[in-house]
Amino acid sequence: MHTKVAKSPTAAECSILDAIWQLESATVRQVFDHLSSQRKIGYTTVLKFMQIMISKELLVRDTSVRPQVYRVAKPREETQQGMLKSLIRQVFRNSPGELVLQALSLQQSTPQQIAEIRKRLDEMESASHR
Amino acid sequence: MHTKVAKSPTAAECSILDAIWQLESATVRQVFDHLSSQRKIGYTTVLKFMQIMISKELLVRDTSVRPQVYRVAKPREETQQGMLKSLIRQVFRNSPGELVLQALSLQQSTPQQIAEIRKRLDEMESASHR
DNA sequence: GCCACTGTACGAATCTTTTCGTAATGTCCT
DNA sequence: AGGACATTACGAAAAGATTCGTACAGTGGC
Repeated sequence: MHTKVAKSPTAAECSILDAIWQLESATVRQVFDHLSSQRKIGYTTVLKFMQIMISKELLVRDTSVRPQVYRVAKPREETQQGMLKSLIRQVFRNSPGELVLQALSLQQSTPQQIAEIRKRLDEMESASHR
Repeated sequence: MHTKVAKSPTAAECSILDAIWQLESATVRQVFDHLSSQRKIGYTTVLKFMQIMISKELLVRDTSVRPQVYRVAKPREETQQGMLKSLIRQVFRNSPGELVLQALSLQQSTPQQIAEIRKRLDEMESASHR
């Protein structure tokens, strides 16, 4: 009795999640405007995706206001980590460390992020020592 | 003229890549045996995928031997990094550092890998200092 | 209350991915 | 050479993702 292995959202769904992550909460029109600035897409296409995502429980909405306001059903980090888990299982032999090393070799992290990564590593090690 | 942004392989294609990554090179039957141990799947299904992957240039094969021997068209790391780039663009606001931090919070890396990650961070910093 | 306009629901077309049956071809043993 | 068995090609069904047209419903101004 568990929600088997969560499947990652599709590409279109990701683009909508990304929009709502930025807007915190959003109407269909807001998401449409956001996506329109990136690529050609129809208003009802966006609406349809968002309705599908309601049925998949990726989004929730408030139907008591007009226009309806949508929010993500799970926190961003949880979704991101779910997708990472999928990817790690699928193509990184179940080794998060492998993925991290490959990601680092993309060479695009800022010094701040590098510092933060170090800090995280320290925390992980001190946690495992006790 | 170039192959715009490379699309990531599908889930089924990933499972085949994973098999061939482990086997170095493989016949359809070897890949079939490998995948069969993980889930129910038909022999010709695997064959069909591998043929499709030939046409997508994800795989290459030697048709002069029998049975034909398949290999990946690109090194594993390149494919992995391509997929990471997609994911980073799609759901990590184009920030590899964000992805790394999320991956680290999955808490499953070995001490060896943590050490290696540190080493990689050092290399990155010393490279940027000159 | 009516009309124009915005928003929502629905259904269907199209495209991609996944799956496999069937037919054709090749290999090897006797 | 013939037949059994393995391998490969082909085609098409089924399932899923993407896209949008059209029709229906709600809202605000006059």
